[in-house]
Amino acid sequence: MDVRTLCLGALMGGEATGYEIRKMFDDGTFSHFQIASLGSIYPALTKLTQDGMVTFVEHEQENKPDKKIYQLTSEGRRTFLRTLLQTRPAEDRYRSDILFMLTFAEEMPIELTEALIDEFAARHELMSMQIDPDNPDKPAHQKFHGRDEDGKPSPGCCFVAGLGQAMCNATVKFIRENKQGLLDELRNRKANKP
Amino acid sequence: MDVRTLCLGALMGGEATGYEIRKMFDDGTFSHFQIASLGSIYPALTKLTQDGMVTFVEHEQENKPDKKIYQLTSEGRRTFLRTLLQTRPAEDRYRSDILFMLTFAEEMPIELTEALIDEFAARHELMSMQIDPDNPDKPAHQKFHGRDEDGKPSPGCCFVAGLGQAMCNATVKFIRENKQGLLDELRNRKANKP
DNA sequence: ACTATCATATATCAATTCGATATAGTCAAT
DNA sequence: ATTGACTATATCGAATTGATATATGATAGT
Repeated sequence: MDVRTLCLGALMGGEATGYEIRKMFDDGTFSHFQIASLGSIYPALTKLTQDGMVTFVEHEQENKPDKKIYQLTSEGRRTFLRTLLQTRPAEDRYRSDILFMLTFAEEMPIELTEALIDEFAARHELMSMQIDPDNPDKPAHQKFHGRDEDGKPSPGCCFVAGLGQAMCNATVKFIRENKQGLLDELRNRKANKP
Repeated sequence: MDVRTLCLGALMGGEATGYEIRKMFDDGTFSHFQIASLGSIYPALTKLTQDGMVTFVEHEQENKPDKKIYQLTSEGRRTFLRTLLQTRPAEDRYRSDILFMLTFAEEMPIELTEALIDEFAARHELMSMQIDPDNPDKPAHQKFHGRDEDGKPSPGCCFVAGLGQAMCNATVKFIRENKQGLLDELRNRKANKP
């Protein structure tokens, strides 16, 4: 899925600026399973405007930079829904430097191994909290998407959020249960083979 | 982590061709947490050769294309280990078209929603089996990496593999427990609001 | 018997995307 | 005072993907 399609999807939840769309992918609704950088979002919005998929209104703000508030056109909405029906989803891709590095735990000082594991766990604990769509502590920009008139998140969003939390929690649990065993084994090997 | 570093890491487990390195990221040891395509691996190996990090021997094969078998130089090995110590790992990035699409479940036919969920579960079940480093059914190219003299996978590899399996299993479990609930709710909503 | 398709193997390249940087103002903190 | 963080848009070089080309053998379907 290209960034243009991701932007259309982001705007399905209502109007937003390019900056706010980035936040949805960085902090917000989509953050645990999609990525899009500013360097791709702004050109995508320009292209979508040219193609009549979105329109924008320019808002001058006092003491702040101007805003361009983007909105789906009916054609943009139709195009996105058609894409949903026709797209064969690409394979999931998960990329983790930490796990790659941990693969070489035997070649590293044990303190580094432990630090990497702790960081991995901490990141997933944080993410698990961030994902919760009903978490009241979250800033507004994390709440853009997929809510109905009552402000409740859509069933699809809840399902995906729950799935993300389950994955994070499983990660944290596995580390809690297996970290010490790994460190002990690494220490043993170092003692026996110097 | 750039593809050059990933290639050095792949060659830590022994000599390999570019094609075999791709398989490690596609099918093999690294497949569930790193990605590298042929279009980036071959140029990376060329660059690494120029920089003295790897060397290769050309093998002519009867009735098959020639092979270039790459091997780490001692400088390549040193460089990789230094990189391990000095690199701040980037944030993990997970990208899933299916989860993005499922976010819009309310806008799709229920059959599509169910098909997407089933595919997601099937992919994760498959991956969970593929990850197992002791699975005897796996083809040779999935066994390249991180084994000691006895052929046992390294502790780091086992830990990372176990973590990957835990994530996959949690995903499958969540779907088993929550899929029907989502479909029921979607059907209810469709019945009430046409 | 014919025809796909897949697997091995390397290589190239256009299109996409990332990541860093530039600009610019507000606000809070040290 | 000045450093860093947040809002906001925009651009661009560098890295990477994904598709394609080339060559051959094996396997499987019709």
